[in-house]
Amino acid sequence: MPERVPTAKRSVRGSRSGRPIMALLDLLGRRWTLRILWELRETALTSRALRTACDEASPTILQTRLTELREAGFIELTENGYALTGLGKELFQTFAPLHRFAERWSRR
Amino acid sequence: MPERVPTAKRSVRGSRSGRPIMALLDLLGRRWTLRILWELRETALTSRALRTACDEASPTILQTRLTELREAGFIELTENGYALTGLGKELFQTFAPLHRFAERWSRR
DNA sequence: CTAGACGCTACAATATCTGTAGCAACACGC
DNA sequence: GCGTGTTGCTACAGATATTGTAGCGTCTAG
Repeated sequence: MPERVPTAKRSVRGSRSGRPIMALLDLLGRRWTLRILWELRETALTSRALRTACDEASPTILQTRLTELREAGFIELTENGYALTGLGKELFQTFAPLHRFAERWSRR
Repeated sequence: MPERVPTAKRSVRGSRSGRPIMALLDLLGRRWTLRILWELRETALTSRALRTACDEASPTILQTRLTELREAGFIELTENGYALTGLGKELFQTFAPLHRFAERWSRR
């Protein structure tokens, strides 16, 4: 597992600045991360359901992302499957407007 | 160049749904994409300056991302270098609150 | 014409991701 | 007990994406 999990405090792959925003952009910029947060936006999903929701993404990478997101404190494993934490919900809300933007984008 | 550029209308790598939000999440979830938009948030940058701003990211991938972002209509090449288009500015604003969130995240 | 910066590309080495298969643990009805 | 199904998660080889270094052709300024 050569990939480092970004933390708000530690410096990060592709950024020696250690600024929290860079750590966050790095984490969110990894494949499937945004998608996972998106799919969990309103309901908890089991790892298998999440896999289905994400167009059958490979379980290997999904698992990697889930671990990263857990360590970042954005999701947690509950009895109903994976769910956004309070922090995760906050994060989602900061880019929820993306949905409306995407619709406008598609009409340009 | 085996990588497909997501479009709002066409289906996308990792998503056969063709929903605009998926195309957008796919594009934004590629390495350096978020970072590039972030670095261009307030000022245009030449490709070399952008490279420096992005911790010396490889010119190959930077160029690939710049092309994708141009085709998506989020940035353009002006006489001052690369700059966000109107659409790009809109996009940036939808996740600008991320900055404040990252600060809070770092204090948890 | 030299020197520098520009946008951009080639290419091999490396890191990351995919796809398929399968594990151990637990719950269910029987 | 036994089989059947689900859970979260892992192994591993092959495909893809990214890195790092070098350098192209063009333009502008000295």
